[in-house]
Amino acid sequence: MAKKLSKRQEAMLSYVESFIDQHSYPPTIRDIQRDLEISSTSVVDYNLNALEQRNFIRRNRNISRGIELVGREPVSSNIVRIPIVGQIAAGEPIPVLEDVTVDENTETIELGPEVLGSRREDLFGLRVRGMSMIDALINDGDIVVLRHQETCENGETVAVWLRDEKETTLKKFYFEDDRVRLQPANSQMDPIFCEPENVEIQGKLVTVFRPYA
Amino acid sequence: MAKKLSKRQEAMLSYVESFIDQHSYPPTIRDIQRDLEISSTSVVDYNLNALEQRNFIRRNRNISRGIELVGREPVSSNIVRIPIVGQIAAGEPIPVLEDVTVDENTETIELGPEVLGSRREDLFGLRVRGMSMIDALINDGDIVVLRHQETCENGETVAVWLRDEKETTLKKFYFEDDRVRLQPANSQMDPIFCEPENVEIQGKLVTVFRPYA
DNA sequence: AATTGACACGAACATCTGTTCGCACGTATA
DNA sequence: TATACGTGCGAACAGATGTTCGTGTCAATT
Repeated sequence: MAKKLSKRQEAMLSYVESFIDQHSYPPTIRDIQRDLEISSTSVVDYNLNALEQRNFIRRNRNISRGIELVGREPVSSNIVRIPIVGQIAAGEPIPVLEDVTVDENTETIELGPEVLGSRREDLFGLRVRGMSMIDALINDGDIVVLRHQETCENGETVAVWLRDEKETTLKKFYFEDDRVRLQPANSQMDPIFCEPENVEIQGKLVTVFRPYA
Repeated sequence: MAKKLSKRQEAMLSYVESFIDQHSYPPTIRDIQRDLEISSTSVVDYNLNALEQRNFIRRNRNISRGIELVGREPVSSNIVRIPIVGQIAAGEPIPVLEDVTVDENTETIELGPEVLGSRREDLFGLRVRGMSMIDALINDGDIVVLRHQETCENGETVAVWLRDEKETTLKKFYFEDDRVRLQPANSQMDPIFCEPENVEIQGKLVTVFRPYA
C-alpha cells in the first residue's frame, strides 16, 4: 500500500489539481489523455484507478468529470470573495449596494468560514476612513466586513446611519423602551440615545481586520 | 440589467451552488432538470443562458458540466490555511513553532492573498488574551497573524519577547544608535527603550482580525 | 383583436465521455 | 524457460450530455 506512485500517476495527479484550479471543474479522461499525451483512454482509466486505490482521488463512476481530489474539498468550497464596495467614515453614508457595480476591477478579499460565520450571503467590505471608530478599536485603514441587513438583534454591533446627524457610526444596538441606545464598544464611553426613526441600520458587523501592508 | 431573477433562475443558481459544494464538480443540465423537476433540458439551457447574461455564472460551451460560478473560481490556489497555534498574552512567551503539533485538530483560518500580502510562508495565528495590546487597537479575543522571522526592518510592527521583563508585546521596532526603541501603535503613548540583547523578535505582524461571532 | 416578448415544452441529434476487452511488452519471480 | 504482474495500447460500445428547433402558453402592450 505504501507503494510509490509512478511517474505517470504523479503527472496525472498534478495535472488534475491544476486543471481544477484553472477551470473549477475536473477534467475528463480525454482531457488528461490529450494534455499528457497518453496513447489511450484506458491507460488513463487504469492509472486513475490506481490513484483512487491509494486514496489520492475519489472517482464517481459513470459520471463525466467525476474526479474528486481527496482532502482538497474543504479548502476550495467555503471561501467567500467579498467585494470592497467603498469606504466608511463618520461623515458620509455607507454606499448603497444597489448602486455599486461589482465587476472584475472591484477590489476583493477572500475569507474562510472561520472568520465569517455560517451565513455567507450579502457580505461586503468597507475601508475605514478616519479615526471616528477608534472607540471600537477600529483604526483608519482597517477593513470592516458587514452583512447587509436592515434590522438586528439587541446587542449586535451594527453600522447605523443617523439621519439627523447625517453620520455613520458603528455601535452596539439596543432597543429599549421607545428609544434606541447605541453603545460604543469601549465601555468607558457614554452611549448615544436616539429616536428609532433617526436610526437606519445599514448592516451587521461580521469582522474587522487590519492589514499591515 | 437590474432585472430580477425569476423564481426558477434563483432556484437553479442556488442548486448549482450547493451541488458544487457537495460534489466539488458542477452539475449537468440533466442533473438540474431532474432535481428541480423541470420538464425539459432546453428550459434549463434557456435559464442557464439568462444567468450567464446577468453574470451569475459562466458557461463553457459543448463541454459537460461546463458551469462556473462567477466570483467563486478565483477561490482556489491562493488561499492559505493558517494554523492558530496558541495564544499571545503580555505575560507569556509566544509558543515555539517547532514545539507545536499542527494536525487536523488544530484550529485554522483561511485567508486570501489580499489580506496576507505576497509572502505566504511561515504564517501562524495567535489568539490574543488580555487587554495588554489595547494600545495597538488589539482587543482580547482578536486573532493576530504573524510571519515567523527573527529580524526585521525599522518601522515594522513585530512581536517581541523582552527577556528581562519576561513579557511579550507588539510594537513598532526601531533600531537606533545602540538601543532599540519599541513604539506603541498609539502615538499618545511613550516608547520603550531597551538593550538589543533584551529584545527577541518573534515574528512580524501581518494582519489582525476580530471576529464578531 | 393582434402583436410582442419572456418563458416553457418535448423530441431529436451529435458529440462527449466513461467503460470494457483483447492484446502486447517488460521485468521480476519460480 | 515459464509464469505472473504491472503497465500500456487501440478499438469499440453504450450511455451521458450539450444543443437545436418547432411549438405552445400567458401576460403585457399596441
